[in-house]
Amino acid sequence: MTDTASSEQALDVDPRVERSRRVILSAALDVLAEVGYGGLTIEAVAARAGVGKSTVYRHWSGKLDLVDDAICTLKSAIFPTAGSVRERVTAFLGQVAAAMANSTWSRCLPAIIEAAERDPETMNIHRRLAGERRQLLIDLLAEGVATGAVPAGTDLGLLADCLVGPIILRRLLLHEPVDDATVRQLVDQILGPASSD
Amino acid sequence: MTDTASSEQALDVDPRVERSRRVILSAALDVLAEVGYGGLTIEAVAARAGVGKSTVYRHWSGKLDLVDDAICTLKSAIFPTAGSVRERVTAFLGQVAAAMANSTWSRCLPAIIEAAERDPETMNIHRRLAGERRQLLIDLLAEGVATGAVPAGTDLGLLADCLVGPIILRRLLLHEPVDDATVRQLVDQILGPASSD
DNA sequence: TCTGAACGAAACGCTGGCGTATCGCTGTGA
DNA sequence: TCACAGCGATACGCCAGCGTTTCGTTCAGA
Repeated sequence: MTDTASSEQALDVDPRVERSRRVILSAALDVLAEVGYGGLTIEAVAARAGVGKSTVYRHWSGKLDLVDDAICTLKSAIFPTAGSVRERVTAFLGQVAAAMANSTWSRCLPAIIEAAERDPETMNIHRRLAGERRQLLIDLLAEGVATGAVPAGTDLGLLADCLVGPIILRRLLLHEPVDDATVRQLVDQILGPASSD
Repeated sequence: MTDTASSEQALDVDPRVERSRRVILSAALDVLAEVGYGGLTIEAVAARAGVGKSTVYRHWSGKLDLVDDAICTLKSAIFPTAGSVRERVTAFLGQVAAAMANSTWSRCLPAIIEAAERDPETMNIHRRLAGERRQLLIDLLAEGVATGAVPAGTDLGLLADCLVGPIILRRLLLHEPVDDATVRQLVDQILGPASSD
């Protein structure tokens, strides 16, 4: 723990500071998921974290600063798998769909979108995080071009959006989940029917 | 909650009432677009509408009631066009993309998503409105099945989501617009390359 | 014409969150 | 061992928005 933590924040060595930051950021995500960005208050975050609100103000200047930091702690929970490119794309989308159904990220997503709409800095953070996840899929699809699973000359960014977009749409607009069968159907639709190798 | 059957109220009421409702609902959408759901206050809506806040409370029970009603006034701005099914699908998506770039609906969308996430009634309203727009495209695609432009046996709901999803994703997650060239590229990707019939 | 409903403005008490300051306690690191 | 930084708690004045009420004016419609 000490070794791994020192690599991330060598300056904040006082474990009390590290602990405060950790529980407050976690509480901030909880509150964000529950009441949204507009409903989030410093007092609620402090109460949820079990700290005094002076401790929150000791580390962040205010709500926007805290939320921006909290959003950055939302790491991608997508793990690489084995198999053909097609199998890995399917697994990737399955993980996205599962995360949409139940994850801190999904619960915070409406609040993040709202916050990003109101503040340019938050938008940049969100755009960067979304772009990083997207790039994982694009890289995978590029590998598919090499193996012939994806036609050469395809716009891989657009292709990635065609794969992920429907899942996002169903989560945010239609408010319905995407199950594994639908994911497979989706891959068939976008990448063409499965070959029989 | 006030007048359930008043979505298209043509019945004669006091013109002062009709006028108040109209300017207040319009102001509510403006405020919603500007500060989001959490930031919307009755006082701001009243001030924007140029009415006393007692007039707002005279017609709605509170913020949630008002916002629900305001959302319902957001009608689809998609107009039917002529041409082949493929041309009409392209035109449809072009209108969706244009609306995403600049429309009251797009500006309110993050706030609506946020509100729908917090209140079941709002979610139902949003789901219904989104479903109605989606059905327009599904009907168009069904026509495409009849003419052979869309393969029989395709899940038209999923196909529609594959067409619209990328536009939504780019608006809400990547924060970048979709131009006409990309729309055409998208149609090529989903419906296959253009035939020459 | 005349009655009453709808209106705008303003004031009401109230609540809750703001950001700051102070205090005594505790754990850290030299 | 010990000085001190970080801590929780609490209280502060402040203000925005809440939802209600009152009141004088305006305008619709019988």
